[in-house]
Amino acid sequence: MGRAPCCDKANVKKGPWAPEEDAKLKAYIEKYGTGNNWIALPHKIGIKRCGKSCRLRWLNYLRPNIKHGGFSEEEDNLICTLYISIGSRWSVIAAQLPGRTDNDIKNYWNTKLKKKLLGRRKISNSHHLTATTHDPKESNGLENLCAEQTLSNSALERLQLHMQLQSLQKPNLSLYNHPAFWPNKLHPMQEKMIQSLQSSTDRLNPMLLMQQHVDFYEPPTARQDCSEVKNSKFDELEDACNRVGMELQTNGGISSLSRIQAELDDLVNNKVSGNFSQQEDDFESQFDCFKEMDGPKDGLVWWADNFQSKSASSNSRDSTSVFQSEGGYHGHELLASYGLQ
DNA sequence: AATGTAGCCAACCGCTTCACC
DNA sequence: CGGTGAAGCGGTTGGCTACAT
Repeated sequence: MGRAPCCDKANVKKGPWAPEEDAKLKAYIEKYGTGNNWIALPHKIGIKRCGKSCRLRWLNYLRPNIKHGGFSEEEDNLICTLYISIGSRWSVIAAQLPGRTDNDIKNYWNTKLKKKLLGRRKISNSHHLTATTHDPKESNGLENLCAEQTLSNSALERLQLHMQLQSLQKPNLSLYNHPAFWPNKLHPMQEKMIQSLQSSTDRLNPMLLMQQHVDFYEPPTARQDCSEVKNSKFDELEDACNRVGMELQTNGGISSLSRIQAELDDLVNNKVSGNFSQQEDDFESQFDCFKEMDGPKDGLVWWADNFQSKSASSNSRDSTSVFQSEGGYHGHELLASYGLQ
């Protein structure tokens, strides 16, 4: 037997709210508050709406100091940074952006920001890893194999974003930016971009870096066998990402970002390339280390610096032989570059 | 002008978490 | 301590609009 509905579905109105309904709800809550009982609220007010619907309308639209649209560069950066760190925990992200609702941020991410950062092809590829293969046999085989893949789109996107950022921080080491995979002739803006990487100002702006990268660089395609995907490692990585989310919720606020970014960076650089259990054991002590590194430095600044310094000590993952340049960026490259293949 | 397509966003659905009894 | 119901949350849908064909 299923759970009882929260309201009488036959007697509640659905769809867009009328101005009169908005006015009634707003006036009542401003005068009496919600009374901590959304279910009873519509009856008290005299509107035929579900309590959940009232709550949503209030939180996303009627509540004072709500901002709609017009996201600033700073907000873009923060959303991007938090998404890479904790994934689609929109309520947590919204808590860092005064006046923004989780629904608004979610819509903004799904309709604009994600495309802005990843580009259309990459997004479709991240959802359908085999989309650009032209061989039907190969395509079917890969689709079947990839269907078994357990990494969530969210986690894959986060890895992809992280890698883009990372590759821009250390172009000499990253597969993604390895000259062997570049087009014969660089776009003038690519050259400019590379120059800008030397600039500390640009290095502090992940949004700008990723934007430039997405706009002017067409990465190569990998054609590899998905059967080599090591699902367990993905699961562990995803779990770790989730732990980061918990950490943010527990300690709260932007001040935690530096440690969070450090952990993610650590995951990508070390954990995925082997030694998972060893790294797992050291998890807590590493966190202590990052705590000490916190200080007057702004979180994002520290993150950028940390990327730079870590890049110097990380090993190059040269997988040139497994790539074939056909255009289009695939999850396979992520796997390879993270040492999963 | 008619039709199709894509983008956007408000709202809904259903699962999970939390608080109370 | 387990059951129950409300709140919270994230994914998804539906409808409107703008633009392309």
